Amino acid sequence: MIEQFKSLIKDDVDISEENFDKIAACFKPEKAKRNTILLAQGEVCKKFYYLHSGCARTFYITREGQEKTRKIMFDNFLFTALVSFIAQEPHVEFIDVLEDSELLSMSHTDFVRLLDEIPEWGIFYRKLLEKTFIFQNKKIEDLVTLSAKERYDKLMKENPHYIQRLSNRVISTYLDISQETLSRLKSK
Amino acid sequence: MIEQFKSLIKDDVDISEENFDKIAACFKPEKAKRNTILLAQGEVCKKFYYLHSGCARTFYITREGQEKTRKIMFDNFLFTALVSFIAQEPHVEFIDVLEDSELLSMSHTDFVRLLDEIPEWGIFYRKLLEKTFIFQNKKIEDLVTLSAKERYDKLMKENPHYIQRLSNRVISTYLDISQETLSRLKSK
DNA sequence: TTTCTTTTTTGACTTAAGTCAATGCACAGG
DNA sequence: CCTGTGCATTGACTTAAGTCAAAAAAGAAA
Repeated sequence: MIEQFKSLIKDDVDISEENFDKIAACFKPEKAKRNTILLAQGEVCKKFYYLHSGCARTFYITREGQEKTRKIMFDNFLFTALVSFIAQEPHVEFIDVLEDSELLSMSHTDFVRLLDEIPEWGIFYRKLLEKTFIFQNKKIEDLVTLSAKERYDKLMKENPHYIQRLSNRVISTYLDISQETLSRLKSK
Repeated sequence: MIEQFKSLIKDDVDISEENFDKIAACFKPEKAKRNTILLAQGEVCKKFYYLHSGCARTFYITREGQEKTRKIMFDNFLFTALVSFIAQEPHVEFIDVLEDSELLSMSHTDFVRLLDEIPEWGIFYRKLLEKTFIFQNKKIEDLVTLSAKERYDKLMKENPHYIQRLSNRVISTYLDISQETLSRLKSK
């Protein structure tokens, strides 16, 4: 598990074994069952996660009670509820687990301490933020330029595993399409 | 001009005069007239800008020929066409100037050199990325949860200067509302 | 297995917002 | 001071996608 995590880090930054070990030491293993909530709306997100295997997502619920999924994470991925994590304040976002998952988690305290102590960790985080920005930018572009059908087709083409592994309902909240419309689109 | 820029930096990081001067030395003054294009679609963005006074925006044009404004910048603000700037590859985004403006600009080469040489610059950039993330997150939330009217009202309430300083047309591309619909909303 | 809950599908209807088109307005450049 | 190009408004019509409701199917639990 830690080996896979190491290569994720080393893809982005050049880091000594010693410093990597310091980072790894801050992560504690966690298991979470399908449908568990890791972070509820209004709580402060105090953890930074590495998802080793399984599947999780961040989402929020609108005033009208609709779920909107911001991001879906699969195996070998780093994530947190970033808005709340950055400010250490409550935010609207939930995190829940969609498949039985194995995780590593680091406390916010350790996270900021590592930023001070290990420059490579800061660089790694910076690159992660850059990637996240690019991802979000694409998401906005898609919302604004594509029709519901086009968004679905694009997901189907670029990330078919989303459609294989997730329920229709979760996909519809991710693409910002109603469940009924998605169901109709699929049969076209 | 440089003083105002300095306080923008110092709000986020603790930095020595010496190091600040190294950063400031990389910025070259530039003037740009209203309606100038700083970066055209498909070009690589090689500059990181400080907008001292005036107004600029980043936007792109869809296949159907519609303008979509990603971000509007006013006085005392740092910006670039981030997707292209990060990867140093062409991207769909334009930058144009909406009011006669005074800018400082730094080359991408200097930008990455400063990241290596001055850790505070890295920290500053990281915090900028965090803020950008939060901004984008709000933008997605608004697109997905609010009606056209609600988005307009929110802008009116939270950033009335947008409405005062910008044309109807630019605001409509920013809020992702057609010009006609925006015109109708205003008279309600 | 049977039962219960959660998804998915299908149908009928509504609606927010877009498109197309025409007119009026305003200000930037000669 | 004109005058044209782009900007704003208004009207008539269209449409993509949502809502509500009910039935069918699929998982989960017992």
